[in-house]
Amino acid sequence: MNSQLKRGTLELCVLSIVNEHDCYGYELVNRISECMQVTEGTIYPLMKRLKDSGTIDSYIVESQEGPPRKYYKITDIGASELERLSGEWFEFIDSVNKLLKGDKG
Amino acid sequence: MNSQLKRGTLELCVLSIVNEHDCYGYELVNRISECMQVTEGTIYPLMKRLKDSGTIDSYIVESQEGPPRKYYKITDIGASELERLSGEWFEFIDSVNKLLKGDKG
DNA sequence: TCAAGGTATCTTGCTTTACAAGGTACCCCG
DNA sequence: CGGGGTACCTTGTAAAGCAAGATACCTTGA
Repeated sequence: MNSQLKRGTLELCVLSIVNEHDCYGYELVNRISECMQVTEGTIYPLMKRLKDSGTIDSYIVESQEGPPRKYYKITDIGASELERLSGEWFEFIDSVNKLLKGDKG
Repeated sequence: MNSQLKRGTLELCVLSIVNEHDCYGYELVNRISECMQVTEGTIYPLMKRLKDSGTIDSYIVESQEGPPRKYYKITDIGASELERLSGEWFEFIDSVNKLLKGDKG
């Protein structure tokens, strides 16, 4: 899969999933992998960026199935960021599809 | 506009436009700018990459309105590349939209 | 006991590509 | 001759996806 296409949209995908329910990184990798190829080397740095920018918070939960999990929770900032990115995404689709159809505007 | 979103799709847009009719770089910048923000610093290097990869050819045409124009023409390789990228794009939209809706698959 | 495999985290280095900024040069008009 | 529109190109920077590798927890089975 064209990894360039994912640029910018993975942030949207992660925020959308975390907005539904708190998730840990490994879970996100598996969840997103059901729809598109993605690896830990992509997701973990992304979660760090999102946390640094205040769009998500995190907390640790012990697990019986392995090492502790770092769960992520969306913040108010994250919720409005999700709103913004979502709008941007659908606008972008329209723009590209118009170009592909040969329309103007 | 989120410049990360454009990654990978600008190549598709350019090929789609050039597939309709031969274009020169400056014209492509203006044409695409009707739909999304894009600059010469993006398009000219892209055209060079496309030519290097054999998806487009170019030829010079004198102009009364300024310096000579470098027109681009799609090749057979470019046409099938356009087909491939187009499919990839629509598949990608579906994947992202499924994730946003919370569907599986 | 200890190796293997699943779970879970993180980092380093590479690569691609959008873009700002700057440069060159043509043409016409005032 | 100077300004503005047209047209080309390059350099350097930044963002972000990903391969690869490191660490460590837990369970299962030989």
